[in-house]
Amino acid sequence: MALPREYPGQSCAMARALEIVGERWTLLILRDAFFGVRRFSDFSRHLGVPRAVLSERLEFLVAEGVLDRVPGPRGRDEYLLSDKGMALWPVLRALAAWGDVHYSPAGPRRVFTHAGCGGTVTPGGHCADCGAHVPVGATVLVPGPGYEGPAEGDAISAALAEPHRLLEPLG
Amino acid sequence: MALPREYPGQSCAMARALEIVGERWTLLILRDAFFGVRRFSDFSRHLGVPRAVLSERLEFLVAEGVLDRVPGPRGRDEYLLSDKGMALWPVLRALAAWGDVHYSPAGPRRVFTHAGCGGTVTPGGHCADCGAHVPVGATVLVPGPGYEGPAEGDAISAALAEPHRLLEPLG
DNA sequence: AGGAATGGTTCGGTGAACGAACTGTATGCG
DNA sequence: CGCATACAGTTCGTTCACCGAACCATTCCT
Repeated sequence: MALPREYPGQSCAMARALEIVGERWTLLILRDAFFGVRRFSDFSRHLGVPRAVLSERLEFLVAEGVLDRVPGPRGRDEYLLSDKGMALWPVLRALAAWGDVHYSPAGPRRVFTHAGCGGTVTPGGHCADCGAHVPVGATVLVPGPGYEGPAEGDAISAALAEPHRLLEPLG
Repeated sequence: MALPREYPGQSCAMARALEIVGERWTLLILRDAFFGVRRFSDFSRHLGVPRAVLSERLEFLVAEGVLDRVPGPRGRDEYLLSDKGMALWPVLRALAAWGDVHYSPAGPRRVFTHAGCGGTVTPGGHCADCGAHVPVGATVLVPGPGYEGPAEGDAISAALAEPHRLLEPLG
């Protein structure tokens, strides 16, 4: 594979990680996977990514063991985060925190809260109320002060307007 | 700007962050900036990025306030991380941690340690020895068990083989 | 059986990345 | 001073990945 996603000459772990998840759309696909999106056309509709690109990214992430492709209801396969994929949650949480601080003047659009006590999750992944570390499965996504209603009219965006526990399927 | 870096229809803070730092090479440029690289040709030599791309990325990051362009010795400008840029450190640290766990079978090539006490910095940014939060300026990069010597023969790679405090200039 | 939804693949056009060459300025050296 | 080298980019032709629209096969619903 010539040089589409690779960073030749970089022996750093960061470069290796970016070769896996650094391509355009990949981290947004994984974000949606954390939010509970599992099916091809749900990714497609919610992200607006060209279907050929989505197909290639999903296949690559499955090959790398970041996603698992498992049979779902009615014979339809679903794409689920593996343990390796879930381990990327701190990356996405840190990225969201940075974006919120620097590009959300009206406050965060979405806030992560601790399912146990309802406290806000800090950028470092701890509960601001009880201090405990909040694993991704105990994280609840709720609309924040900067939330402005679904930009798109699709069912995925509508479902994300409601409080929702990460990793659980939407709808 | 049509659609090179943008993710249309995505109102999420993560998508906004990726529009700034999600393009190819950008996070590696910032990684080098954390490691102490400051000058155009040092970035160019160490990364192997096409010079036109490097020029465009640096200009964009300065325009976004992630880097500051300041006059350096002998009339040469230098690119330094702003506070906004330094706030991206948790993202890169999380990415490096993920890459180390999943793509460094011989152990991490580089380890982050706490300048105060020498303890290892956890993926969450705390010192494993004293428990304190380790700010980026108090982080020291040392070669880890998986280190294999500089892949490239340039002076930057050689300088990174020695323990080195982040943000301080190399050499 | 007919129509819609799903999960893709195929294809032509466009824009970004690539690598090599080139420009202009500044510094170092004999 | 004259020359070589380093630096900080810019320019340019080629290649490649992304884009959007159209197409196809299978399954589900009525």
